[in-house]
Amino acid sequence: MSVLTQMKEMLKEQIKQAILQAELVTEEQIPDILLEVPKERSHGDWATNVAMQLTRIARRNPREIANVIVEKLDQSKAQIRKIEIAGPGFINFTMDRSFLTDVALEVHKQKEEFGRSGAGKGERVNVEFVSANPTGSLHLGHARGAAVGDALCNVLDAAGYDVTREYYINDAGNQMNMMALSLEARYFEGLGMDWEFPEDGYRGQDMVQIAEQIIEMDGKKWAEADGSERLAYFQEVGREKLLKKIETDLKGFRVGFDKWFSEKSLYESNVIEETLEELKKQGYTYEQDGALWLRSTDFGDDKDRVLVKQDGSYTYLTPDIAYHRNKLSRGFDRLINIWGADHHGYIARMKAALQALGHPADTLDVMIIQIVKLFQGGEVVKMSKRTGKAVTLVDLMEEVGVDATRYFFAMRSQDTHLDFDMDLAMSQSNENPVYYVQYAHARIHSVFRQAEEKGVAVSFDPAILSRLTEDAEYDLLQKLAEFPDEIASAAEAIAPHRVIRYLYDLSTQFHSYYGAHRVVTEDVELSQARLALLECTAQVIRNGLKLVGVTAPDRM
RNA sequence: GCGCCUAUAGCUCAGGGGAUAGAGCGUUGGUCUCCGGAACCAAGUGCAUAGGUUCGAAUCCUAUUAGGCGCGCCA
Repeated sequence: MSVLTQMKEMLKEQIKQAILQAELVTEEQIPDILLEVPKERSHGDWATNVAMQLTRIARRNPREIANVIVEKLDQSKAQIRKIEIAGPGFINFTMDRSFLTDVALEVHKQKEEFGRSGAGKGERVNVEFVSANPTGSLHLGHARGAAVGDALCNVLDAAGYDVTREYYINDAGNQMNMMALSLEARYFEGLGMDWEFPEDGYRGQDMVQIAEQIIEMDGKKWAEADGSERLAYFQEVGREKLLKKIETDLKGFRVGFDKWFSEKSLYESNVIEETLEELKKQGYTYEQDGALWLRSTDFGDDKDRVLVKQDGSYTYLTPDIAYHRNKLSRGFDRLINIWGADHHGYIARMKAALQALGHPADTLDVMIIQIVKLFQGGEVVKMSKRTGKAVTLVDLMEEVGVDATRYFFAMRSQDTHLDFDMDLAMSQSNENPVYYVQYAHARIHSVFRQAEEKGVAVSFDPAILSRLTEDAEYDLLQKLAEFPDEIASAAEAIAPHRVIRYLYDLSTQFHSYYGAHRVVTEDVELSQARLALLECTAQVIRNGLKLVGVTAPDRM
């Protein structure tokens, strides 16, 4: 338990004892006591609203209750310097904050581990994200999904969940046939032969390149081959090459997966049949118009859904249910899917299917990634300048850079439409929020270089650390101490963007402190203590940026 | 028509039931004999509308309005 948590727990316990001594309510009636940092400096270090919460149960007005609590509170036990009752009935505590210097020792000891906690209790979570069809390049929406998904996984991992990152490869549907047909057309074009391009074919450059590679490998061989053999081969080659490209691009974006799960593999075993049997056994299916239906309306879906079509083939839903069943059979306590905005209508039926299989509705969380609009020069950018096609992840990485792209995606809540301002993301100036945080880190290292030149070394000796007595120093230490809780709550809320918010706030506090206080001065001990504070700040910035996949340079 | 998401400052967005609603960009003014001015300090303007729950609502609930997306035996 961190020093900050210890202090808070101690104070909470004292408040609880005071409430009991005052005989306001019984022990069971006491709500969870909340201690929060007031926005207003003058309101002290921590405040509790417990008096207001007790009004109804104790049937007295909140200020009166607050008075009684304060009267009974043993102030000596919790390092309280001052207590005030304010506003509608807040109890504000001003603490002796010297204990906060221990935070520096914690950060120094834990280094890159600082921030991690056991909040998730090792719960096994499967996060499925990106999952783009192997039919082309990753576009803007995938890029956002990748950035948010990876950040979420890192946050969950740091918060003590057991995370598996998974990519579902849709390699079994019609789109794969279309991909093969597109490749076939490009192949014949590449050989200089006439071939009609399929109407709904994939027109990306990838197809042309892969066709060229096939020609390089096999020459005209496939032009003479049997049509179905040719298509089967093209499908296989296209799948492999496109997946490889996706994997490489994602790696360049600092996103990796633990498992790549092939939809086709479901067809190769009999898990889809098993799943259908189970749904039938549970009584949630029926036959109508020659098709097999899932009674998803039993679980709140708009309409029932077809599982097996008239022609005997499956809809997209059916193997997907089998896939989710498979995930759960692998022992995950919880599934999180990150889907594009256009799939939100799909959530209800998937949850219905899982419930039909006997799983609670909240086993599955679906995060919807809203659409991204790219802006440049105040105009919406629809096409890549380089290729003339839709803007891809690679375009973003090349033009904007990985750090800025990941920061921009991770800094927004995923369920809002995002305007991505390329000018802002690319500007190497104070306008760019990425640099603000990175600059704080680089600036600290600059101070280290300065200190080294003057022969002043950092020290974590408690006696030296006790020289930190400024309010701004305590504030900074407290902010650092809050980092693990911040990660844990971001994980619980499935809201990775909170980490960025935290880092931004921390950087603001640092820059402000830096402006007001000189670190390296004639006073050697004070300098050593301040260097320690800065080292901890840099460590936390580094740890936090790592969670969102952004580097923390020592110089910029 | 039905469903989901969204509505907060001129613009882009935070806001985890609490006190005087916050950042960035833009605008205006200030801070360098000194550790990096990619910084700091300050000014300025706002919770779509109407009800409800609560001691207390930007936050939870309902209705309305506006915008986005989705409503296939496609994937």
